Amino acid sequence: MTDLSIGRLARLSGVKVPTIRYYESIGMLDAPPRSPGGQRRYGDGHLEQLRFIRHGRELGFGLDDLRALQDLSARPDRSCEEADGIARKQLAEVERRIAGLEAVRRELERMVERCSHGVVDECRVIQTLSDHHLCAGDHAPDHQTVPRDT
Amino acid sequence: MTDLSIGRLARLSGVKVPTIRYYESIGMLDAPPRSPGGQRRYGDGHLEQLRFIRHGRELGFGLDDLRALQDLSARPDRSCEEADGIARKQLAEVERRIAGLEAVRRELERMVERCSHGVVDECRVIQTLSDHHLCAGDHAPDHQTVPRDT
DNA sequence: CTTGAACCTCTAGTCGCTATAGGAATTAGG
DNA sequence: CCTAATTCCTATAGCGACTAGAGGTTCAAG
Repeated sequence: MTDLSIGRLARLSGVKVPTIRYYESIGMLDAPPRSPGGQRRYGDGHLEQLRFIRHGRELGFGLDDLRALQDLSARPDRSCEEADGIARKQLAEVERRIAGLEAVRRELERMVERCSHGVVDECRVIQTLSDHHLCAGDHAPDHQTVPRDT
Repeated sequence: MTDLSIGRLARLSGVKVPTIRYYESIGMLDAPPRSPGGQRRYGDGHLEQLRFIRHGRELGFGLDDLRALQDLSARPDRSCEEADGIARKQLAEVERRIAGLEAVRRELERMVERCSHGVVDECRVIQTLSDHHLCAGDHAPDHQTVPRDT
């Protein structure tokens, strides 16, 4: 019971103070006991829990998946099939996003390379946006949010 | 003046009806004239404008950047330096995100490969999330939203 | 005991949409 | 011409995962 304040927990975990409170509010992080004055007092378990969440977020897992993984890690005798499935799903998703972004990168490179550095009227950047036929291949990315890199 | 309904415009542009209205509401798309009954009637210019936006979104540009690029394309005699800069910034951003995702992919692969398919207690997936030291390298992605691929 | 940093709750905003409710207009078929 | 099906309208709220701000309270160092 190291009795950490929220600020110390934030520093130790790499998760910002408002985010910790947010996690508690949505039931991702166990609510800690409070000091006589009503301030949160965390123990080592909370720190572990928060590092788990943070690491998972860095790997792009959604909070729902992380909740499921948390629940699983609390039942160490169960088969890890489900955990494995969640991780594989995430890997597939990441691969999908990389592929989409690679296509986008190629297209942006083409645009930028061919820019004549003249006037807008002849600018490949603008032209390409206006006319999709100037594009080489397909590109149409995806949709997800992952944490900051502060 | 092809006098398109919003639904036809949606089909032709690949942008959903509510999204078109949303774009109008935030000033991304010019407000069209209305039918006697109050329904939107679009012309070819709107279709072009919408395709420009859609294409830009597919390439990951934010709406603010696209607004700037739209403004530039309306001034064809200006230098395309600014447009070029926006595109380069976007390219850099995309490259940054790919690099982050590659790191994440490697880590997820490691996790999944080493899963013993036994019980949770011995599961690499859960273990790795709990303990960052089991990770190979750095990973800590980014932050952005790109359209769906419906 | 004072001061200033850190804490508290609550609300609202971010981005780019998407969904729903409750109606009004349009269009195709008979 | 009439009806029914479809499309359209506005307005509001919700998504994920936070972030920012206001206005007030508690804690810890000196």
